[in-house]
Amino acid sequence: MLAHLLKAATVTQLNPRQKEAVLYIDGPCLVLAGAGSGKTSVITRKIAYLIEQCDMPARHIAALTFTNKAAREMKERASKLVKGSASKGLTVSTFHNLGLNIIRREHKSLGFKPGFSIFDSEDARSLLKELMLKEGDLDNDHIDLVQNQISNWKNDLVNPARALSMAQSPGEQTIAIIYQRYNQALRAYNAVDFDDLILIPVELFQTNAEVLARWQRKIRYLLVDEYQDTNSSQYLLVQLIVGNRGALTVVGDDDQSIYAWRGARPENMSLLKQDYPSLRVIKLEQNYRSTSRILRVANHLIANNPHEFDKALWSEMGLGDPIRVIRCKNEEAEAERVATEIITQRLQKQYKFRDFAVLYRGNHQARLLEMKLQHHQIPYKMSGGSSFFAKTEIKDVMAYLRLIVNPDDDNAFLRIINTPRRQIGTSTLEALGGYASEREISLFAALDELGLQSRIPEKNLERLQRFAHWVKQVTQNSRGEKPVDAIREMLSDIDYEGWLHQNSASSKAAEKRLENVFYLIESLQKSLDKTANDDEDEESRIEDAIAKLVLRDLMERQEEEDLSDQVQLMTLHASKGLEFPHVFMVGMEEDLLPHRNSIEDNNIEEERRLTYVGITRAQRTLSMTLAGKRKQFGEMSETTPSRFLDELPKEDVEWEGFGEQSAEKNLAKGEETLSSLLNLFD
DNA sequence: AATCCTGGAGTTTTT
DNA sequence: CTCCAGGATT
Repeated sequence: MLAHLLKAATVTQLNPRQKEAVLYIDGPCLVLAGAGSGKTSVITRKIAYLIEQCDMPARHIAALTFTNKAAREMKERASKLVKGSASKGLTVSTFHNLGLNIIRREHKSLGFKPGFSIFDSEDARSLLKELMLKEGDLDNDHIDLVQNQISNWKNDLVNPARALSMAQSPGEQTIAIIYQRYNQALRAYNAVDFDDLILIPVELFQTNAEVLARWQRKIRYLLVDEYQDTNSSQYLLVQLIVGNRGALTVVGDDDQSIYAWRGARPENMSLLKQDYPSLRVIKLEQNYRSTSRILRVANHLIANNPHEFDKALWSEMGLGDPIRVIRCKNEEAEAERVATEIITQRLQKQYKFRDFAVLYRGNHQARLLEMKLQHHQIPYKMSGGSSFFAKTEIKDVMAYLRLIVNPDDDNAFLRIINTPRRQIGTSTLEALGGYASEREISLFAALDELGLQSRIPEKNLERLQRFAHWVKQVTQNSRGEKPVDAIREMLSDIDYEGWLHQNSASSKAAEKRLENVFYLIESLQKSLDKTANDDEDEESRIEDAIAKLVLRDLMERQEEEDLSDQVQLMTLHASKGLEFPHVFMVGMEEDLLPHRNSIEDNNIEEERRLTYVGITRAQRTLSMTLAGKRKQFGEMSETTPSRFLDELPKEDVEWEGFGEQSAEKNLAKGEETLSSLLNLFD
């Protein structure tokens, strides 16, 4: 009886398709979840269903997402759905976090010392730079290219040896050799990069059946969110964990795949059908977000892309207003128009500022918008921008933390050896570096060696060794009862506060930076408190907490800003997954959307999906704007309206600024294409 | 170490 | 044009 009631509670408020997706557990399941179709509900309900109706303990269920934010939200929603503490032990994490856990647990057999570092892209870049400079055969400009290539190889499970054997040109050969050196260097530093967090577990599972079996026993049901964004190694990780059990539900939307440029393989969706012939495909087409008009426009646009799975969104939210396409004189008029639209609509219709979002293709487009919004005193919030972890003070403190848990982390060592100043110059460091690489040990380890005496003047050596001694002391303290206190003490030892004051533009700026540091330390404390109860291996708690900091996990953003009433400004990419009552899409022009580079690379389909994502963010109204003339690279030039405007259903669109008569004619006949209209009037 | 100069590019970004 | 990185200059 109780079970029956619970079942009812789990499955109510779901539509038939959603219900089917939740209840189907007899085999692999692909949920094609259109925008706004309640995909998170399906995942969280399914988790609840598995726990409560299928008696599957929460600790045997894992759900994977791409961002920490998504993981946090999903975990919260799932635990609310599940009665009592039954959701305890549930894994909801990012791919990278799961990978980190696997490497941590298996670090011995993988040959890593505990406390291994995670190199972020900047660390990786500076390492590559060093390697390439030593090599001498590649020029500095190629660093990005090399970094990208290595990342692509890692995402495609190509190891250095294979990269070398597959190289088509001397250039590729050189990169493959650098790739090999790079991996060796990471090993020497007891470090992994972001891509390794997926790749290493995959390689481990492929070569060690026993370990794989252990993890398969741990994870008995796997759910994957935003499946269209997985890359090859991520999909392989999923396949390995699932094995032949078919205990897999993936949720995704091929029409919202906008990250192919960073390795996502949307074809993983159709691949799934081949790899799991018994795959059940369930489409969620009812949308709970937008008006029919908006969905009609979105469907019509995306129909221009080839489709493996057909899908058409519909909703019961009413027809709604037509989509407006507004052509302005120039980019300034465009930004001005957006600002005045927001002001008048807010006054006339009692909307809040927060009901509006302005979406654009590239960050630079935000500049003018910001100016105009400021001018009209419209409060706005720009998401994106420089991240917390890019700030120098945070990078500095992180480097200290990393060196404490991993003394072999040369990158961290070099970052802080003279921050604050310790009067250790480049020549000293070069001598140390030379010695360390001869002996194939880390810089920090080299400091213990007597052989240094002949290489480095006594005074400088003394300074280095004083530093080393101090670091060891701090390390020891951090293993004590109160690791975070040890960290605080460390910062006061080096008078980091004084250093910040010395190196900030104003004392106000210094305060702000100090606040950031405190926030970081607080997060560390929180994380340690949280894991204190969990029965994890105790020794590695501080290491784990620091590793998670690098992955930006455990940074619980304060919600205060979200409550305030501000217009939302963001890129189309950043808008994925969000929704707003009233959306403006600006810069609907050829070369901007679709972007020029995408036109050149013949990548129109992804740009169309990006447009689709933008359209489907809108709940009530959608306005698109474009500038007739735009300043680019210094000079004003005529623009061409985006081809995507031609692909909108004419009966759902109101045109403005394309010439009065033509607008009427167009509305009446609904036949002419936009470009033919423009030809008439230009 | 701080500042100036020059040249080249000019999308999207999370972990 | 405008912003960066990197190198050269002070």
